[in-house]
Amino acid sequence: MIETILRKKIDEILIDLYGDNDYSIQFQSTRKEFEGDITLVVFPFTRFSKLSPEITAKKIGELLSKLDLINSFSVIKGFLNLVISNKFWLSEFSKSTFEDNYGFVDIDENSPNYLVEYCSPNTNKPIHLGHIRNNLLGFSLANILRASGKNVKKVQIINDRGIHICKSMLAWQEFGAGETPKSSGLKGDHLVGKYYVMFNHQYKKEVAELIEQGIDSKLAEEKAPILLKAKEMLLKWEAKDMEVITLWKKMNSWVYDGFETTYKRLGVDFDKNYYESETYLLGKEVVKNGLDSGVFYKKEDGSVWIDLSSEGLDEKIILRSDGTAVYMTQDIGTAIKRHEDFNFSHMTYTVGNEQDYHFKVLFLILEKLGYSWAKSCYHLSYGMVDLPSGKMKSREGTAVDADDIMEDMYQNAKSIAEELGKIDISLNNETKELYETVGMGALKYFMLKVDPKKRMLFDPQESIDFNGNTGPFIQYTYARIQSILRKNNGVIKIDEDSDVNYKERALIISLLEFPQIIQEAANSFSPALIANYAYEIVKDFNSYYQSTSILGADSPSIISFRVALSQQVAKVIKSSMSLLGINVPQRM
RNA sequence: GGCUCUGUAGCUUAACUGGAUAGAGCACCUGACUACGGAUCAGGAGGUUAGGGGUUCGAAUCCCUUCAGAGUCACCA
Repeated sequence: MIETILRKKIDEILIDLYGDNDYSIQFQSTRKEFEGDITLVVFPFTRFSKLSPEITAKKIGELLSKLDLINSFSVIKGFLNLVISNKFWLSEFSKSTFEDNYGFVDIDENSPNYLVEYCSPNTNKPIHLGHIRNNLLGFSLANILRASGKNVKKVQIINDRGIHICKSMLAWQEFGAGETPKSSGLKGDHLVGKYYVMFNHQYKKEVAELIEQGIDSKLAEEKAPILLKAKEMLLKWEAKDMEVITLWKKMNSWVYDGFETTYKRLGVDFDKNYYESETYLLGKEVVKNGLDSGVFYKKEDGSVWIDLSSEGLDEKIILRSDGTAVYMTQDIGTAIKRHEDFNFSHMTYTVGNEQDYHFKVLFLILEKLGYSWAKSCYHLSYGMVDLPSGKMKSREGTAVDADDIMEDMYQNAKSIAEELGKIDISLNNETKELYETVGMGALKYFMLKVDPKKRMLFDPQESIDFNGNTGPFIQYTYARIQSILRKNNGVIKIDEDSDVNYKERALIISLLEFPQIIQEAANSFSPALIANYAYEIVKDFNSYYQSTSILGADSPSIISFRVALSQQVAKVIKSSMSLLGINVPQRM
């Protein structure tokens, strides 16, 4: 690539001029308002040259311009703007972008193993809006890591046990009258979620009644009959009571069926599922070892703790006084199990930022226990998804359901297309698929273009808007290029001496950046970089398209070049979108 | 209260990790269609990067401080 070539050359020049030093050579793409393709930042060298930035830059520029690939240079303050020859760009363009899987690094058995955890739902309620962000981030990150040359496995941990699961089970038992997904026509996870909400209504009612009888509110919250029953059920579950286990299995299977449907529509999948019911005991043994080695300590009541105050954190419980596992115990066990299973060199947890503290502690504990790979665990933390209507609470059943959101997006895509009279008659029965592609594209792009760290606002009304920095805008550009390619009947080939205008140069340069963008996105665990890259190149292409006739160009060789350029732009759009888990339509 | 994260145009956001005059989109205003697909393009207006101080050739970015919002500090997960 151009940067590596230049870097080497500039290093030689600097050593020649100012002696052997470790120079920090930094490039940036030249700003639009100046002439040039790539810019060298000269300020860092002035402490060696003892000259003004301008003079230093000029000196380096003069030496560099002896190279064939440099056409000319200009100096503005401490910035050395270099104009690269057309020939170089064209040859790079025709050489690399036509490769299969352009920008993607091949994987073999020596590629490092990366594990990505995402989603990790509870089995007492459906997947909601927050999970959508989680799923999209995790799935997309896995794609990006794979494209950057890592051997990636996708996993989730399913929280299938605990008091919250018993709550929906109990409510179903009490009020369900044998209702099933089949008999009710409800999706399994929705059915179970309904009873979870029902439990909380009943619980609140009972608490209110107790308070009315003159019982202290705190006590009432503890003594509500239905809660006591749920606790009893949990004990039975842990004692492997047949009846409870059977019910548990039955209701979980409903939920899994429901999840499967949702995952499918979202377009995500997993290589391996871990179940909390299977892993929650795993950490206990580790705790024993940790006690022996003095990492943990035991309190008088028998509970086990770790003291992290020297790290600026608190004391944290590892095991309850009754010997049962807590969240942390289970996560320690799961992490170790995963390392045994996959021998990963890196593991990413895609989990909301309300658990920042938990993961800080988890990684620290693993490190203290002597697991060297703890250092390569990473918490991909993301902010909450807000709605214009306010906060969602799943206990009260006000959570925005993932299935509903997806259906809304489909309907939005449909109504917009109909409104615009955009229904292509040739599509016929493919229109449904198209609405799905566009609706899901809008949703996914909207969620992934934002920096994960940031809390975001998802406005379903606003997402109807298909203008601007959106998925459909990108999809439209892709479809339009496909139309050109269908109409073109000439051969696609590139003459390296042909003339290119500045918009074409810009597109070629952007295309050549693609492999590097993938690496950057992988290194910073950020799908947003891919999204923004795709948008930039689409914007540039639309501007080019508007100003330049492609199929109507003067000569066959120019047509050929322009079609080739369009084709490669389309290819990179498609690749970028696929990294985000978004499909692109041939027509729309 | 301790710790962590966030704060950029009315709104949604970007900034190559310390680089040039802080880029875009929506909304608003002005233009461009007998079209290689107008779900487009060209342009205008809109900013004390929450406030203040510091570090240096140079700060949205690093440090200190104040303010605002969120999260967390559970024998819940």
